[in-house]
Amino acid sequence: MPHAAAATPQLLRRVNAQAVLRHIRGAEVATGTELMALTGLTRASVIAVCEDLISRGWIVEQDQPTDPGNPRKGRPARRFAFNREAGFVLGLDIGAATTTAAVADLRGTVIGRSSGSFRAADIPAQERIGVVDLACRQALEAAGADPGRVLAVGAGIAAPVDRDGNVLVTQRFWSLFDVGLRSALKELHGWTVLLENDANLAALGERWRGSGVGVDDLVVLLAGERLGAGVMESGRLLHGRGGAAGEMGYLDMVEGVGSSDGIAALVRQWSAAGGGPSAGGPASAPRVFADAAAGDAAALAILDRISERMARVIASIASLINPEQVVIGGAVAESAGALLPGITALLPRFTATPPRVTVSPLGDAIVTAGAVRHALDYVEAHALELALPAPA
Amino acid sequence: MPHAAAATPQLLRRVNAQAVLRHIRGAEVATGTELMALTGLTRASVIAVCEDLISRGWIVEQDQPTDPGNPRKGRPARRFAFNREAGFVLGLDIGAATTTAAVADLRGTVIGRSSGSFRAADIPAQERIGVVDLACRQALEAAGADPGRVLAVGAGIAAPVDRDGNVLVTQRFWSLFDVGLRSALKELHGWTVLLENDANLAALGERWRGSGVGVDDLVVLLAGERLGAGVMESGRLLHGRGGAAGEMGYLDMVEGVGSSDGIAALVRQWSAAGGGPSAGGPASAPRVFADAAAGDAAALAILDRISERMARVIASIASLINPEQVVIGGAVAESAGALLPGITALLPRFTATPPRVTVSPLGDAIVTAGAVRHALDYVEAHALELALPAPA
DNA sequence: GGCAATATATTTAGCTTGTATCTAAATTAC
DNA sequence: GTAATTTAGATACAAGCTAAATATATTGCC
Repeated sequence: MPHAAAATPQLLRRVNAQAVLRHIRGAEVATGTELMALTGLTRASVIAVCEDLISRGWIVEQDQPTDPGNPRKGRPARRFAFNREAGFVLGLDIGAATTTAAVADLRGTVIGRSSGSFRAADIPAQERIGVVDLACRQALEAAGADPGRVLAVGAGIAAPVDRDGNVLVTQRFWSLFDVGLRSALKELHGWTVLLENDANLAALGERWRGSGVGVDDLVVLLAGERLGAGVMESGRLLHGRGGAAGEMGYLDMVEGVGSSDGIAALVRQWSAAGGGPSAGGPASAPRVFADAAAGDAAALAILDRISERMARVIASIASLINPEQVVIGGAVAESAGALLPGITALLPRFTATPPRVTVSPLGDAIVTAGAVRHALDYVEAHALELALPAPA
Repeated sequence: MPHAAAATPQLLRRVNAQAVLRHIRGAEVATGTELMALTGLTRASVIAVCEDLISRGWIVEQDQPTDPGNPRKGRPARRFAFNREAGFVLGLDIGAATTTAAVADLRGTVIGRSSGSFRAADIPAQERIGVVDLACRQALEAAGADPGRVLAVGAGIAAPVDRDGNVLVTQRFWSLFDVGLRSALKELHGWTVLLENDANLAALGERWRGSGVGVDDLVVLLAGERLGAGVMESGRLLHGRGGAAGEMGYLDMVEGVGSSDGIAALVRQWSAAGGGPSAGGPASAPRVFADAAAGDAAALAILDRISERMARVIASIASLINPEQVVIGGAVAESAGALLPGITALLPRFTATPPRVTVSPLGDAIVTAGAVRHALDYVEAHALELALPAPA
C-alpha cells in the first residue's frame, strides 16, 4: 500500500454523481424530486450534480412534454435523461475461425453488427488483427457511429484470461494475439480493450439479457467443441489465480469419461458407428437430435449419454459453487432444449443442491452480448474519469 | 433501492478514519507523519482523525519511549497505538460432538480457550446452547475478559450457511440450533453471533495464520468423516445461492467412487478386510499411516487409493475454480503430509492448472482460528458504528 | 548554557460539498 | 384573476479537507 488515496471532498461528488447517473441511466427520464427521494440528497445537491453531469455530456435536459392529457400541478420539473449517445461500446466475439463485432449505444442497444472469417488457423497475428479491425469498422459504419466515440471494447476469446485482462501465458497462440490486439486497437483508434474469457462473457450476457436475469449465482456452460463455464457468484465473475476458472476441458479425466471435448466426441462416435437415418453426412449435434426425434434408437441412446454427462458436470459444479441456475449455451444450445427434462431428472441423484437448468435464448449473440455488457460495466464504473469526445 | 444513503461530508471522516485505523492496527505504533504518507491526508486531518479515534476508544496515545540509544532529531512525534484491548472477540467451533470457544483480543491473539462435549447427539437445543455458552464463559474467564466487552462472535458449524448467516433450511437439526444459538447468545450477553460454515472458516484461518497466508485464491479441504471445502476467490469466501458451495459430500457420486465419506470409508474398508500389522483396533487414519510406514502392502495400497482420490477431488476444484493453493486440513491433516508427494505427482494428469497443495499447520485450531478472524473482520468493518463499552 | 537545525504540532484562512430554510417562479384548478 | 401546488434558486451555515504560516520540543554543536 504505497498511497491509499485520501478521501477528499471531491469524493463525495463522485459518489453522488455515480448514484444519480446510475438511476438516470435506468429510468426513461428523471426529475429532481425523484432523484432526491432516491439518493437522499437535497434538491440543491441533486441539481448541482445534474448540472455537473450535463456539462460532462452524460445526461441531457429534455424539453417539457406537450401535455399528453395528464396535467401535473405545480411548476414543471426539469427533466433529465441519460444521453445514450454520449458514446458507444464495441463487443467482440473472437473465435478460432470467425469473429463478430457488435456496436451498442450506452443503454446497450445493439445498432450495428458485422462478422469476418480468418483465412486459416495459422495466419500471422497481424492478419488476424486486420480481420478483427475490419469487422469493428464495418459494424461502426453500419451503426453510423464515429470510431472516435467508442468508449470501451469488450472482447471475448476462447482462452483463460485473468482478472487484469492478461491471457494465460501457457497458451502461446492466444498470448501473442492478446498483446497484438490490445496494443493494435489502442494505436489504431485509441480504444481501451477489455479482454475476457468467452464463457465468462456468456455469463455476463445471460445475466443481462438471457435466461438468468437477476440471478446472482449463475453458471453458464458454453458447450460446443470445447466446454467452458462462466461462473458468477454473488454477482461477480470468478477468475481464479490465472483466469482458468471454468476451464473444464480436463474435467472429463476426473470423471473418467475420456476424451476432452465431451458432447462433440460423443456425436462423432455415434457418427463413426454408422449414425442414424441421416447417416453419411458430417457428424453434427442437430443430426443426432433429428434422428432421435424420428425415433432412432442409437440416437436416443446417445442423447441419454449426453444427458447423463451434462448432469454429472452440472452436479459437480453444484457441489462446489451451489449456483441458483445453470444455463446451457453455445453451439449445442439450440438443440439442448430436448435434453433439459432428462438432465433435470438426473440431477438430484448427483447433488444435494440441484440448480435450475435452462437453455440460453441468446444463440450466436451470447458472447457479443456479454462483451457489450462487459464494456458497459467498464464505462459505467469509470464514467466520471472518461472524457467524452464531442459528438460529430 | 429505497434510499441509497447519500454521501455526506461525514462519509469522508468515516473513510479516512477506517484507513487510519487499519494502518494503526497493523503497525506496532504509528506517528502522524507515517499516517500522512500512508493515507495522503495532511497532518491536520490525520491528527483530527486520531483524536476522534482516541475519543472513541479505538486507539491510545503512548508516552514517549525512554530513548533507547537511538536519538531522533526534532520535536518528538505523538505515538498512536491500536488499543488491542478495546474489546474482545469469540471464535467458536461447534461440532457434532464437541464445541470449542476461543477468546482473542482485537489483534487476534488468543488469550483464552475452553471446550465442552455434548452428552449425546440428540439432546435438546436448549442443552446444546448451554454447553456452548458454558465454553464461552469459561474461555472468557480464563482470559480475564469481561463478557460485556465481547464485540462479536464468529461461529463455525458443519452445515451450509448462506451469506446472511442463515442455515440452509433443508437441514432441520442445524436450522433449529441456529435460531436458538443466535438469539440465545444475543439475549444472554448481547453478543452479535456470525454463523459460518466450518470449512469456510477454516479457509479464513488458513489464509490468516496457516499455510495460505496472502493467497487470494485459496481452497481449504476440511477432511475427516465429512468432506467440506472452503473456497476463497480473489480474497472473498464463496457461498453460492444457499451457502452450500463446497459441500462436496455428493461429489463422490459424480466421480463414481461410491460412499460419501471418502477417506474414512476407505480406512474402514481396509480395517474390515483385516488391516495391517496393527489389525484388531478400531479403524483409524493414523493406523493406516503407521502400517504403511512399516511397509505393509495393504496399507500402502490404501494410501495410493486415497492419494488418487484426493488428487481427483483437487483436480476437479482446480478446473472449476483455479485456485493458487489447496490446503488439506481437518482430522486427516496430521497424517496427510505423507500423501503430498503422491497427490502432487498425480495432479497434472487430471488438470491443466494444478494448484500448490499443502497441509494445514493449524491442527485442531483451524476452525476457531477462522472463527476469530471472521469476528475480527466484522469488528473491523463496523468499527466506527460499534460503541465500545467502557473498560472494566 | 545558548543557538541553529530539525521534525512535529497547532492555528488560521479558504475550498468543496453538503444541509436547511426562505423566497421566487411556473403551472393547474376554481 | 387568484389560490394552491410543485419545483427552482438563493442565502446562510456546517463538516471536512488543504495549504501556509506559526509555535513547540528535541538534538547537536559551539
